[in-house]
Amino acid sequence: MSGKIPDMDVTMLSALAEPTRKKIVELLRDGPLSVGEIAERLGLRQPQASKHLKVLSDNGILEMTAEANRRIYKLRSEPFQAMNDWLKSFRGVMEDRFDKLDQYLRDMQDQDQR
Amino acid sequence: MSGKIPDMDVTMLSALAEPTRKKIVELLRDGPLSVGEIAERLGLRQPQASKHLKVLSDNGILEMTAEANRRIYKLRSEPFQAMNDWLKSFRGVMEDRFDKLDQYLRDMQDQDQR
DNA sequence: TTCAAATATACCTTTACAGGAATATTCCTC
DNA sequence: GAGGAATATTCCTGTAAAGGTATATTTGAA
Repeated sequence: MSGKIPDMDVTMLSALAEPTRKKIVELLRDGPLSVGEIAERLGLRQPQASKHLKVLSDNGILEMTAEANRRIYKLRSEPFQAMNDWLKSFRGVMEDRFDKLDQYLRDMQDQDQR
Repeated sequence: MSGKIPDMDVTMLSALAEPTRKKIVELLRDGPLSVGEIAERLGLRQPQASKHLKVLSDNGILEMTAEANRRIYKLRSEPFQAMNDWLKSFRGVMEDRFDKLDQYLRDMQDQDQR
């Protein structure tokens, strides 16, 4: 029932790795929405919307507020911060600064010669 | 056969949303490796390693270089840049809980990245 | 206290995919 | 060109998960 503590684990990625759920997240980027609004804007049947929202909530990506008989969903910040931190560890890759391939091949060649 | 053009689509996420593949990516963060080395370091059987590497390659996350009868895999930069760009669109969400100092420092850091 | 709206849940069916094991392919060395 | 090492591929099986449909639950209002 309660959302997981968000660190950059695979459950967060798998939650986002579903087309509809990614759309939901992108939709909520602009602000909180109710289940019905989400379903309508994305052309979903209500049960599927609820199911996807449950998955996202269970993985700590969304949080829910009850408003009368409506449930308002909004994004939590932590998972995105965690994802951002994780991505930072790939900064070297992103910047293409090292071409480690040459070095690697060199090492292999050295080993072969022993 | 050839890798897909990397934009932040769900296929990239689903490729990373598998525990072993995420480990492979994190392993290759430090430099290119051959199939055998990847399998050994992660305790995988060779066929499973090859299969995961194929998925990652098909989604444009890795690229391969043939060296004799070895295949060297390394990370491509584009998918991570795309993921980073996508994440930036959630900056409003991420910064929600930060005071202005943190926001300021973050902006400075982003400038450094150019 | 009954009705309708909004949402969640349960059950079923189908499909995608991961692992296991065997086999095919490629390339070097002798 | 035969053998072995490194890697890819194929086939099989089990399982997780997504959609469809029906139904349960909660809430406000008449």
